[in-house]
Amino acid sequence: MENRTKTKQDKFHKCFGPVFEKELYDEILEIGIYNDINKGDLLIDIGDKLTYIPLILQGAVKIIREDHDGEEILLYFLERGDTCAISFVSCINLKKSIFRGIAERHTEYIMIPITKIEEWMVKYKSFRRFIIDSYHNRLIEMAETIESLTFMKLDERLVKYLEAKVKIMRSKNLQISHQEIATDLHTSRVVISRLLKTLEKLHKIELGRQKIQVTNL
DNA sequence: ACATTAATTGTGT
DNA sequence: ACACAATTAATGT
Repeated sequence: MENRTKTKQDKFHKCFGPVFEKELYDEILEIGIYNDINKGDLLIDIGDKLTYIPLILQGAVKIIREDHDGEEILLYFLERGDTCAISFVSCINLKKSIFRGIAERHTEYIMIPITKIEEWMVKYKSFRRFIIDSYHNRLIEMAETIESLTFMKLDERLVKYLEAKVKIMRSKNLQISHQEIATDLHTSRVVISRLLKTLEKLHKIELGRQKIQVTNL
């Protein structure tokens, strides 16, 4: 128990220590609720009522938008030190979530109840900064996603996806099926299989069942 | 250890 | 896009 609290503080310090001023830092540690979820678990679903905002300490979350047919599109990933910026707005005006967030791997985070959000916005400059910066980052990432969707060919998008995945997983050894990639990139599994095969022939990756080794990307 | 089944991947049309 | 073959993992007997 002692140990668990320690690591939680350590991780929080590592990710957010320089970001928040002292009093806010202490207040978050006191009020925020620590939680963790496993790979594939849902952090937030479309239509969910937002009751808290997550500060991510460890791991990664995939943010997805779903259209009317239930087709999914990958928007961006959240990493440690990030937060779901969109959730701020939804929190403040009490709207429901328009995105879905799924854990890409084991993920730890601190939940801040919405009741504190507005209070801290007024009280702490570093908190306002944090939210604006984070919002800005999400906007940039989304713009990049739109750019890729519009201008890049699928093979380029796949390479970009693999690069992002390597970065987020902090490993060149990815455990993922072709189908999952296809769903993320909004295309069919067969196409992904073929493109991956060509990448393998170019010695950029090595393929195995449920795994992809990125060697020379 | 073996057989059966399901899931994943590879390829041709 | 569809169909099917080949391979591998999972499960039961």
